[in-house]
Amino acid sequence: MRANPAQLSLLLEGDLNELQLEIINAVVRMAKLMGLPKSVGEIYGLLYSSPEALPMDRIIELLKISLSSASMGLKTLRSLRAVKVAYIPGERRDFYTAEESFRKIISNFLKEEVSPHLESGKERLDIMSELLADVSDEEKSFYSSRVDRLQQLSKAANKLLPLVSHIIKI
Amino acid sequence: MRANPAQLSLLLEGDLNELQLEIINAVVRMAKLMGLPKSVGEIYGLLYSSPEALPMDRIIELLKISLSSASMGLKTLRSLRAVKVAYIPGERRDFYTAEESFRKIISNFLKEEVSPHLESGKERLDIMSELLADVSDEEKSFYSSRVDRLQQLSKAANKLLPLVSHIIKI
DNA sequence: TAGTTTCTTCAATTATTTTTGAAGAAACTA
DNA sequence: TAGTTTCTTCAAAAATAATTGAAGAAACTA
Repeated sequence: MRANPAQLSLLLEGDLNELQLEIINAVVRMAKLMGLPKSVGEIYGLLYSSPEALPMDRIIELLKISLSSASMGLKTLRSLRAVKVAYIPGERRDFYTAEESFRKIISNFLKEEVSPHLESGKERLDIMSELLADVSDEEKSFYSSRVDRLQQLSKAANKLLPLVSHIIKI
Repeated sequence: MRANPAQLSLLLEGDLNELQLEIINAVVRMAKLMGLPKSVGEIYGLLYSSPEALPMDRIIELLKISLSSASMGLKTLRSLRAVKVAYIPGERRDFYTAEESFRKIISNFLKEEVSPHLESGKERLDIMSELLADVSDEEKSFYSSRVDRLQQLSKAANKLLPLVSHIIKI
């Protein structure tokens, strides 16, 4: 349902407009899909849907979240380089804008949140190869094929990661 | 650390061997990455690392999980077609084996767990396009470009899904 | 330097998800 | 048909993750 004119003028006084709410909602869902908390999605969504840079107290006000949520959420977003800090003369507060390149954000996410898992997976596969030596002859071929398949999966995952960034052209 | 001979003989009496434990561990991590509960990863990992089909009571015994966890975990795995039910003459219980094709499992997972999100995302993008009409002229170009980028991201995601299955050759 | 603003950190609360126990349904068996 | 085995379901308990409040650090300001 659309906002009527009376609601709209209210919204313009400082709250979020309907389109912003819709964008934030969409971003929250994507964040969830990536295993990120709702608050992180909300903050990025808000910044992404804001024409001007916002300080933390404004984020708190607009999203109705606590100061600590905002601070921790922004910390996560900074670590993913999903937000940029704007310089505003005569301002003490940090003002944030959204990094608009999804490709950058997602490739940072993959590098920092996914790759480490794949790396430790490779180490585990090496351990499995060693353990194959202890397996009895009649079971050897079964276990070898299992470990082999896991290794192929690991390689496929490693090929996939750069492709993901490559396919996102924005 | 490797099991010493005394431990090994114990393991052979009916417990899991070290290689199986390692495989289960690896699968549990992958499952987590896909947002699946630990028990689901454990059950698939056990079946994947078992040379013969296993009934539910054996799964419970080996993994030390409750009957209901096992039942629900197998339900999830069946819905992803990640397990197959073996027919064993004269057996009342269902015996399970792991679907060994990761490509099949992952493509089912994407179809059932990821695609619906992308579809509902498309609908939300349509709503955003409509809401653009309500935006004032000076803000129109900003919001248009934001919605446009989200649309491009949605398209990229839709291109990516089939690629994922394609790159996993096993 | 004392006070203010802005922000961070972390223990405690709250919310969410996973696992379990218990009740019972379905299918077989004596 | 009464009893047994096998399995499912779902409310309750346990575990895990997210959010908050409170304490205080850092950087500025009068």
